[in-house]
Amino acid sequence: MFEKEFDLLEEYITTHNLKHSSQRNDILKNFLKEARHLTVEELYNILKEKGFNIGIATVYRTLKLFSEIGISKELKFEDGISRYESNFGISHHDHLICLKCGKIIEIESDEIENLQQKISLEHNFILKSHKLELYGFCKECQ
Amino acid sequence: MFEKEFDLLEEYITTHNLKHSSQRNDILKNFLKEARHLTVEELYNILKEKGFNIGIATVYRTLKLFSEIGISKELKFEDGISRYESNFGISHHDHLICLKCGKIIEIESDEIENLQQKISLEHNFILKSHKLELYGFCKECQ
DNA sequence: ATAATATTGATAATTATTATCAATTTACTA
DNA sequence: TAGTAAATTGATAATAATTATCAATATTAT
Repeated sequence: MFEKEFDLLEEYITTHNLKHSSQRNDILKNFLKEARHLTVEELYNILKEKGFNIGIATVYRTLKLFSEIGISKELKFEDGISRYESNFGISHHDHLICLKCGKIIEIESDEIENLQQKISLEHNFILKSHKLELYGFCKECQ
Repeated sequence: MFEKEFDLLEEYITTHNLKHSSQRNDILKNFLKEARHLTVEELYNILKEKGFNIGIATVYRTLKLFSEIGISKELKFEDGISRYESNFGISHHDHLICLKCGKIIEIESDEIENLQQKISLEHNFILKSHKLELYGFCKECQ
């Protein structure tokens, strides 16, 4: 399970002359198993409950590292707190965020991607990345 | 100059039983005169240079207040720092942000607005607000 | 096994922002 | 116009998420 992600980590460790650590492996496995859009603190608490004794600084460091590698992606919504979602093999998508229950719905739209490209071109802008967040109320919270 | 904004402030003061203050007036006038997308610190420094002795806490408070009134709008880009832009009479728009020089270009697109509505509907989502940021390199920085 | 170096984790530092509170200012009233 | 109640200010303390520091530990190559 999660061979691809562990392979990515392995490759990064090798090419950057890093060393292995059980903490990093435990964090990766549990990060991938858990829900998407986790904050550092949420993942830290999950690990603690499961009996892993990993410092929160290590969780911070490691999720940053995963994002550099491309295993995860860092998201920042309106509250300014970093959230991480598994990224490997996942195509680009945006987010609908419920203002009441906090639920996050992922959406994909080629139309939006194309429009953004078009607008960037119109402004002589080379588009590197973008962020689209729709805030409102989900079906259950209306 | 800026009568509409001062009227809005006046109305808010009256309806909320607040009191007038010269600091608030000075902040409003200078905020409207200056460039868009200012951080609190930037505006605070501008005021200081111009000889106004206004504490930074008051600038924080006042820009928050202006945003509540609708005079300004608070923006948060990737760096997480709050920026404020004049909002009164300005229609909704999104932002292109240069990753090199930090320049911010405002864009307006009905097509994007419509698409967002459509996507929200498809997910039984009642859209309240949204945020679209395009990050890349502007003409000068390519 | 040894040595070199990466990793960890406790905690200090940082940074933007908000809360606190005494002093001041505003605005109403007698 | 003076007195008073309440809002405002500004210096600074508190907060909160994140990053930096650094001694102790773990990993890897020789």
